[in-house]
Amino acid sequence: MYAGAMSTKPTDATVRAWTCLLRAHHAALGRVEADLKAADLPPLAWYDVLLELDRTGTAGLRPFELERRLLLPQYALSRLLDRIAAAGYLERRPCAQDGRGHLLVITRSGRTLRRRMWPVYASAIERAVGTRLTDGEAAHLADLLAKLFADDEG
Amino acid sequence: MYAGAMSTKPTDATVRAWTCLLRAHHAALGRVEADLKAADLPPLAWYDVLLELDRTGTAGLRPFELERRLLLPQYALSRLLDRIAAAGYLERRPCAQDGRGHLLVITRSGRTLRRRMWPVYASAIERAVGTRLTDGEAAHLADLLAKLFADDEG
DNA sequence: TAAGATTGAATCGTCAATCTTA
DNA sequence: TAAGATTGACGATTCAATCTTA
Repeated sequence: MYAGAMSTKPTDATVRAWTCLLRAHHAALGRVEADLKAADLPPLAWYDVLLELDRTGTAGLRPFELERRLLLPQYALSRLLDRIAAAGYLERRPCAQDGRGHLLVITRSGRTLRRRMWPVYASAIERAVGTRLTDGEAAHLADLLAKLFADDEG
Repeated sequence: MYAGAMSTKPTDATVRAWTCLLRAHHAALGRVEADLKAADLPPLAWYDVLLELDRTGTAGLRPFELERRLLLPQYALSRLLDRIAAAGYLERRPCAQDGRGHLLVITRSGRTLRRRMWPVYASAIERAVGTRLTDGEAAHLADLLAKLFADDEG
């Protein structure tokens, strides 16, 4: 007997919450990515990387630290960093404390890009979420959604 | 002045709902796909296709009808159908009414696969959502999420 | 001319294997 | 031996172009 067989069947409300989660995510993410693309900006994942590196500043960040913050597997992050670095928005520097790793540092043009992305991203979030919910509903939604990832440390 | 600039900035509650939506989707979908893979079953998208075809039965379904139900672009669906057909779970038949199109019909082994997937999928949904929310919370969550895709007909 | 559907080329994601240093 | 990180090979997704019939 394997673990999956031990749980009971989901209720109708549970299944409805699941399907609505898929559809809401599809709709909201689709709108946000479309707004970024319409403004000739790179996808969301680039913003997430640049934001973390911008916060860290010149000290730089190790890939494994970024990996934990962004919930990406190591190889996916490695390929994403390749593309962002090739576009000139970050640099990989050798790490003095640990010869295995590198330090990722945002470039000047990376900081510029991030600042250029934020207003487009912000108004996309507003269009996809803010205009559809009251503030109270948004807060309540966030609390309910948080229960679905509460035990994923981070 | 482009359209995006006309909306106001999102509130903190809106941004929190957005980030929780991304994280909850990542966590829940990851668990469900992992459970399917652990049981040596194909990904969720195959289930969605087989379910629609199983419901339609021997009459078959046109790709463009499936496309609307599954929220997939035409080319993505075409490639997905290639893979499912290559695995023997559906057949493409010429369409008498419209020579441009085909009718998709589920095979016997496709029906068997769908029935085999459901209990694994169901207990995965229960694990990812049902065990984390009361029934009332799940119903409320579904209602709030539905507001995010309310105007996407379908 | 437009709708239904597919395809070539390029991009992106994933798995397993690898490399280097701790 | 294990951790940090990358890479080759392969599979999946995307875009634009194409093909066929309405």
